[in-house]
Amino acid sequence: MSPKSAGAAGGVSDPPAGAGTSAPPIWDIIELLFFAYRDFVGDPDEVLSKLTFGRAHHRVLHFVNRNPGMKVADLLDILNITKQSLGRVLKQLVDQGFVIQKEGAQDRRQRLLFVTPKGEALSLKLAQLQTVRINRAFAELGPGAHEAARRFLTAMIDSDNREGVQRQIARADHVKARS
Amino acid sequence: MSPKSAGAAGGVSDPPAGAGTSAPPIWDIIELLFFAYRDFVGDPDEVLSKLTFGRAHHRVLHFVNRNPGMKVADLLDILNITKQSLGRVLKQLVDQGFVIQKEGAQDRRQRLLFVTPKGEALSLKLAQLQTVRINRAFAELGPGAHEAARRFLTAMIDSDNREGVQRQIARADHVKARS
DNA sequence: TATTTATGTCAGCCATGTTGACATATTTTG
DNA sequence: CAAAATATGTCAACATGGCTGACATAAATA
Repeated sequence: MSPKSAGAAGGVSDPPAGAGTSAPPIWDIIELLFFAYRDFVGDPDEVLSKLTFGRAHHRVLHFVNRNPGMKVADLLDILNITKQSLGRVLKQLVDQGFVIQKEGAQDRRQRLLFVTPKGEALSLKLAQLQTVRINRAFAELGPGAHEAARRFLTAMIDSDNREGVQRQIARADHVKARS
Repeated sequence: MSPKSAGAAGGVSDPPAGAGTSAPPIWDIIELLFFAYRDFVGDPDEVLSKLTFGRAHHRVLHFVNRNPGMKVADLLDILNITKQSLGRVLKQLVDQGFVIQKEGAQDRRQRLLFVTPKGEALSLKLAQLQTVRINRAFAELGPGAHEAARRFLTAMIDSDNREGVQRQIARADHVKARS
């Protein structure tokens, strides 16, 4: 796990011992992630801009669609932004009929979030644009590509968040599958 | 934009090209990409914020470091932003001694971009943060993980850009390996 | 009853993207 | 050579979506 090639035969380019030895940068993955993510979010961006929406709206709509009835606080945790930032885009989505808020049944302070049919349709449309790209990639790569991608991306997530993310994905799949 | 890929890559279960059928969204990859990319850029963000720099500075510094002597126009193409946006962050990087501009030898209108030693050090530091994450993932996934990730990410890039990206990565590797 | 919690809102700031217009130096072309 | 095209820079104005801080309200909880 920690291949410290320290001490051995002092090569010309040994880093200073105290500074902690570093593996050489993995430039190809760093750059491929940049370009892949850029294209990946680029498809939805085009559709969204026609509605005068941005990526922020997309993220909110996506997670509300995937987690019907979620609390505002949960959404803030996932998006990792402030309630003021969320409030701005959420208000627009509500005003334009993509999302609705319902008072919590047990805790009436909560405003549980749901997509409207209109909101679900938009969320689905955007997800399908991205799915076209993903499926194109999987088709090129052959069988096992989906599993390999899932494992790679999961391993790239902070280990603290990983379980939560996996649980969230599993739960959302369950909910959508029943609907 | 009309990227109707009519079975170019031999996908067995391609849906009909017409408007009707769509493959179900691949929710897990969509969400894993979101979280993986978020954590991936999160590490550098922390370091950058202490220098009152942002992601925009990171991108500029990264590509200049990887492509010493590149033209401003080339950088604009890669980043896909306007020269005004670039100008702002580039000026800060130049003023603070991370990047220098040299008049082109053949074409004296050009301002070729280079990182200073200070700039290279910062670029390397940021890349190493990301490399730690990537190597941790590869270590978890076992042999072949690097190749699999490279293939997946490459396949996710717009096919028009793919060659250019690969050429750029190869060229930059060559340059850095010689330095 | 007092406090904490869930949410919303106002006001303002910052970073980074945009468009449009224009300036300057240099190269290329007719 | 004069004219046009090119590479770059700059000024001004604006939009989006982050942020902080302060404060308000309703409902749950101690």
